[in-house]
Amino acid sequence: MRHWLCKSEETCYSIADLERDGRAGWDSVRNYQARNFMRDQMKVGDLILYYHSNADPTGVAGIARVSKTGVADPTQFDPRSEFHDPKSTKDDPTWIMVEVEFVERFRGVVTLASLRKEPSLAGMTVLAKGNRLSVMPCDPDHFRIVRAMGRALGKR
DNA sequence: GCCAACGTTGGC
DNA sequence: GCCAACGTTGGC
Repeated sequence: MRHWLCKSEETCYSIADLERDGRAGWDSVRNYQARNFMRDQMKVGDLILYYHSNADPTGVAGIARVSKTGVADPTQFDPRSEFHDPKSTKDDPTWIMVEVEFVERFRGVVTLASLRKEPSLAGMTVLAKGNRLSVMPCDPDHFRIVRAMGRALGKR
């Protein structure tokens, strides 16, 4: 089983939204590297650190799990969507996503600052300078450390 | 709002 | 294939 870190803008779709909905398509990703991770490497059951970007504070807010793979992102076919891709066809869709399900929500947020302060997380992909990927692999040890930090904040 | 860093586009 | 210009991400 692989581990991942996925970013979502908190105001766009937060861990609280996922908790409410139970599951959601990880749609609107328009970066080939992120798409390739979802399309080629994610498996049902993989665990995801749910990261809030553009948030106050920014950081890991909970855990999700891959519940379905190989789903065509519906926004690519919607002419009214800002993520509409007129070059993509239903027979051969460009943007393949996964569906994720809610696992747990931390009482607070494991902030980016606290991730940077933790020596055992040195080398974590999300901390790399200039990293703008919204979907990236996460070392299993790093995953467990961050989850423990989150749970130490108390559980809802 | 600023800006660093990176991805994409398109001219050549 | 190179690279400049532009757009986007995302922290601050």
